[in-house]
Amino acid sequence: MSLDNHPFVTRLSAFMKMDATDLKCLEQILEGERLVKKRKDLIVDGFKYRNLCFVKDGYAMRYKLLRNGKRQILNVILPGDVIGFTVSFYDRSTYSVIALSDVKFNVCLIDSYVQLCFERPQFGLALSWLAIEEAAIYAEHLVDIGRRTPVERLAHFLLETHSRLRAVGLAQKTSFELPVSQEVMADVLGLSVPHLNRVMQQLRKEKLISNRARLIEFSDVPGLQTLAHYQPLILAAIPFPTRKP
Amino acid sequence: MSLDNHPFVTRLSAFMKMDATDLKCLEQILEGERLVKKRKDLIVDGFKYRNLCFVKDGYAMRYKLLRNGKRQILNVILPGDVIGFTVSFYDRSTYSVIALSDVKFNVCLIDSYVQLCFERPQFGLALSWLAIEEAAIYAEHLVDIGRRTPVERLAHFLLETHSRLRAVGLAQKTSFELPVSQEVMADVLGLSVPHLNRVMQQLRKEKLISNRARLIEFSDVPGLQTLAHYQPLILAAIPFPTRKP
DNA sequence: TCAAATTATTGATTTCGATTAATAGAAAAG
DNA sequence: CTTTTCTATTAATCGAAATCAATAATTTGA
Repeated sequence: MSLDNHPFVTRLSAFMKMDATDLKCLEQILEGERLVKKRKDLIVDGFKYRNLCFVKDGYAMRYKLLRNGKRQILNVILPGDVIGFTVSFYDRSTYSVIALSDVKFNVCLIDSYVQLCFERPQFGLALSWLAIEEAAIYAEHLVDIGRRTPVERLAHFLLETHSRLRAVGLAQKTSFELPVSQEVMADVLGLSVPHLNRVMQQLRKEKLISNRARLIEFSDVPGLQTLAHYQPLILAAIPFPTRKP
Repeated sequence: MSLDNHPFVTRLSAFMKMDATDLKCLEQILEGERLVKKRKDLIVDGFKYRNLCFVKDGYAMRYKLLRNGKRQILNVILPGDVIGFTVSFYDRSTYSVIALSDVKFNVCLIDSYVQLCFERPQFGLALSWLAIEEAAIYAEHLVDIGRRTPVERLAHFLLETHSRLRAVGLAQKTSFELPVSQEVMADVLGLSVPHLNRVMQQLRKEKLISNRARLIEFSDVPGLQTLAHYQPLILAAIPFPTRKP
């Protein structure tokens, strides 16, 4: 199996230089490509999982369903994302993951990955980085839902999604294909669907975005960023020691 | 400098066995103890930091202030927690950290820690675990604020805080000293102070908790857990390869 | 030990966004 | 191609929690 053009590699390269050996080692622990169809589960709340899924193509979401029927979407999963590391470190999953479109991904056992970390410690740091980025995104999301107004939230979500898609080459400079329905966005942002719809109209009316169908075009990026209190995440240079033989 | 009885070691031991050499290596990269007084900043939004702080004693919080004067508290930092790994991987901090009481901690440079990961790869996995746990806590917090009712939120916060304190030996079986004021709790849970106060009274009225001053006593743990949809996080056993010479 | 500051509690009013419901439009499936 | 199912949009009502405003209780520290 080959990792050429895999969005995960694109994404990870921003964090660390990967040489041919790194790539080969990673390839060796990966199984062939798997496919999960739209609306099928990848992970079910309460069950055990012990592998990492490197998303190659398609969209999914992490969510949690409460007894009262409400759900909170934790985040939208895009190509280049990794599913399963949280679950793998705990006994059971505390949330579910469902495919929003057909999703292609490569799987490896967590045990193999841990083994790899001992052979090539940079992969341990890579995993840390993935988890840290996830935590950072959750933290912003928390601020969104807790204290930002609905318009601010939506603006923030659009900017962040654009930036994440951009990191794997799936967005243009000021436009992108929105990977989700308004129902999903509402549950990401903790709003009702009708209200989300109104807020969307508000952004259009204020000439900050325009959209036909799911193509979003930013008409005023600085305006949007100010409204959303958006601070892009910029990676620091981590000083990797010189490689051992 | 010695790590005996350091709550971080207590906490990390639940994730991985640490032998004498592990401890010694960690001690070697740590500076002596530092102290930050109550209400002083540990990290300021927008600035650079390149070290890890292992909290030995005292409480702090991560928070973000918005232009409109509102703040969202991301989480409360307890003894045994590590501050600064998110910041260290990014160019600048996207949130602030302030001491809620006098805080004692040990510092090491992120560069030294990265170096350590290359010598002893288990420390890379330990960092992954810290970040994964932080992400998992944020995820639950997100569900709290997004979709749980105020009573459920408060119940969840109390259970989680108790469990975290318990992990470092700072709580009794069904009671603990609440490390924060109602104002802080309100900003953790995205509520107003008066409303939080009412919700607190509701928990007392329903005989789920009792409290004098800041001593919380759980009167009905199963009841609280059900109300909060609380699922404790249980660590999986990670299969560390046999140690190299 | 007492004044100042912080924290907790209570009440009255108002507002934002949920809820419910209905319709229009688009996309998928047979 | 057409039926069915999703998705987006609009409107009217209602309720939960914010806001504003005081006051009581507790800590802190001078």
